[in-house]
Amino acid sequence: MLALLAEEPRYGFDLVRSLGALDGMVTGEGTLYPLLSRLQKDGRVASSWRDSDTGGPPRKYYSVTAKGRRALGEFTAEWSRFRDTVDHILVKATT
Amino acid sequence: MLALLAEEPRYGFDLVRSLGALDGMVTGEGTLYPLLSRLQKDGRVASSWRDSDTGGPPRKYYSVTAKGRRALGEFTAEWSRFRDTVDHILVKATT
DNA sequence: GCGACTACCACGGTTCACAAGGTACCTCGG
DNA sequence: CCGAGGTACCTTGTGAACCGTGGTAGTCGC
Repeated sequence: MLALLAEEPRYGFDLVRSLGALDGMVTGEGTLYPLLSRLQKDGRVASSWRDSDTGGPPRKYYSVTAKGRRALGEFTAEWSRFRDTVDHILVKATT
Repeated sequence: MLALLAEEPRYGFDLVRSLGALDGMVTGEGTLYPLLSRLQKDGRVASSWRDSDTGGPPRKYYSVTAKGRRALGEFTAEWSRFRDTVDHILVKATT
């Protein structure tokens, strides 16, 4: 989530569609909107309303805060270690 | 879990210690024992009691069933795709 | 007998994913 | 003008899972 928003600010409905196109990712508005709310409550993202440029209701754009960027950095390091551990176990299992 | 047991049959307490030594893995008996129970209930692992060779109470050894091996294969494929997706998003985020 | 270690398991709180349902804005065809 | 359909937000309820805590019981050494 933070990584997607770090590329560029996005609004919720757009994220739902983007994630739906990806593999094995969180899907559904019922998962995503609460997640965004939690991130904002914890100060990792900020939001601002912007009118739609294609008609339709206004959009709530989320962007990553400094704290969010820090959290993303920590997660990236943790993910890297976790990924290697899992890979290692799986390789050994199929040997 | 299945990957660890696929290497060789193990008992619960041993798995707790092994996972504790690994990075970012599930820790604690309160997590592991229910997990093993679920796996057995779903037929992915089988268990058998064996007396300890170093003294102490008997041990419940778990081993992977054919169904478990199939599940492990499916997970490995899914994990591979998931891992690549996450890696890709994280790399783009830091660019 | 008793403390320390090994080994199993159950219980309960909290958190979360997800499906389903709800509100509201806009556009377009008839 | 009005209703259908797309866009976009959010809430609620259910079920599942993690994990801390505590409980039971076996063996060994002193």
